[in-house]
Amino acid sequence: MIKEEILKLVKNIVPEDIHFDIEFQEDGKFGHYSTSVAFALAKKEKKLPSIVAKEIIEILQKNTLFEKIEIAAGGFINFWISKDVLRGELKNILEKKGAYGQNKKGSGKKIRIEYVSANPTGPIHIGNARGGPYGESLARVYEESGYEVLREYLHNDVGGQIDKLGETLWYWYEKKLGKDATFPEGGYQGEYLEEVVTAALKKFENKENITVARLTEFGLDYIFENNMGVLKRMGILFDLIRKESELISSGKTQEAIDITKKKGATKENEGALWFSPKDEFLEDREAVIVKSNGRPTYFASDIAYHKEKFESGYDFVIDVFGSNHHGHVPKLQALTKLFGYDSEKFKVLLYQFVRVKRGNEVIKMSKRAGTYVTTEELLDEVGRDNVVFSLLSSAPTTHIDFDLEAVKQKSMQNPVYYVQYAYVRARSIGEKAGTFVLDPTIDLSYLHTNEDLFLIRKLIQFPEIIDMCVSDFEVHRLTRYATELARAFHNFYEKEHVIGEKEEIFQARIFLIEATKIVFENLFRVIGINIPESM
RNA sequence: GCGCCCGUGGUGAAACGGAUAUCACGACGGUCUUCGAAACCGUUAUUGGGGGUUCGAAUCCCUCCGGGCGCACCA
Repeated sequence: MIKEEILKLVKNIVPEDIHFDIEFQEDGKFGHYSTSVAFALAKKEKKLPSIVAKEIIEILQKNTLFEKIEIAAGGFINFWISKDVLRGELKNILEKKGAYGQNKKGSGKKIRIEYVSANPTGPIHIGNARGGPYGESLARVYEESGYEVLREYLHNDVGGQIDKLGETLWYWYEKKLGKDATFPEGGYQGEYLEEVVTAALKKFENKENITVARLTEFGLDYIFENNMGVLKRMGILFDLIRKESELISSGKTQEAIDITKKKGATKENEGALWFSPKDEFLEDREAVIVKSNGRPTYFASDIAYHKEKFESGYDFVIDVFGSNHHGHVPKLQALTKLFGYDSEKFKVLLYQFVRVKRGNEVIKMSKRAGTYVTTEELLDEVGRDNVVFSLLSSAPTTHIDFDLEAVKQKSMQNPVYYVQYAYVRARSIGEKAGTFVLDPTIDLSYLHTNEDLFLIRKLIQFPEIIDMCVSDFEVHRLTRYATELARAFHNFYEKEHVIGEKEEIFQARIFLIEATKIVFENLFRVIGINIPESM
């Protein structure tokens, strides 16, 4: 990674407490990379930034990594990388192939990431679907960095919501048998649960002998399997499904309650047991863990679950939740204290719910009211790549308004096609070129035009992007980068030729084409979209 | 009422406190007798208002306005 090399070189010069970064420059006029380190250092040393920059440059100038270093705008340091270094990196891509972009920073470390964890009372809707591609690409990015990743999902299969699910299913069941039935208060609206009952009736032989419990169990499994199927369509597979019912039946929930109590983090009030830790995470916000009727709440199981996460020997624990859970976050953070886990190593990442519109009308995403747009519907309508790429295109804190009609209409203009088309174009050149041998000792100095060199610069940025995602979880950078890389390639394609050029240029360019294909393939894999052969 | 998040071209978004705010869509005007025109090249903004901190603010602080989401013996 060139960026990292520059960073190291500069770090050797400036004091440790100076914080700075090396920035990739899209537009070459401020160099290939730049830094504003001189401003920070100048402040500390009470000198002029331009003087400080000059001192830094004098030390770096001899380094063969650079072709040129300049001071600009009173203190920015702009680096131009030697062309041979850039070309050398290109060879690196061909050498590493599928492993290009990976690094070993997380080698030997383990991380567990929980995401989606949708309630099993209905299909996954677009509102919470965002957590899928987000959590998944985060997992992939960590894998690229050498971490061992556990993808986990909490199946909330007990509690009041499940009772309501059962009641609603029972209503449909009785109705289908021709009995008089009234829709349960607070039951789940919509036709979906009727479909579940239809499926249940197909399965059960003795239709008269069905109990609420059996129906509920069937419904839970049915909905869960369907949801897993939808996630799988988006390329998401979990390593661990933790069922809340198992946490309870194994005694882990009770054990967690006992320990919490013993540690003095509870209090009793009106017959219920409350979580009430005394630390900076929680001022006056408390939560019930055992109801006055003796039943543990969801939070009791969540304590057990997080205890398990914290004590499992993992180096990092990440939860990806919808922002509607943000009130829950301080309580979870308090658990790190309780179980002696480094709070720096536990991160709750929140994403804003996707709001859906039909024209000007906002569709409220409610399972209870049955008013939601399912992820499956969207996948059917516009396809996986489109859905994944779109959901991953904006920062998780952005409030996305999804206009369903517009999305359907615009699906063919989604940037994902722009990106995939670039890859297909590269591929097609490779195919047209027929058989050729890639010689690793090839002379790449024939790659010298602006388009050649910019494409190389963009390609070798890939490992840097991966590295950045790991450090700040901003995986939407990946789709952004994909669009930029595609543009670099399309520009190259318009202005330069491969086939028909004289042999030396052809050899060098076909090398560049192969490198482009490799980076796109690796990138698509990390984003979680298809690697198309043609379009 | 209290807390969390957001406000950037006509639209949807991007931008570790950095330089002339970046893309896509839409609109208008150009580019195919050579590797796929699903592409390329032009034109289209004083980052919701007002203060402050800083050499430098879309970004940090205060305040106002507008929007989303939480504040249960639900999960």
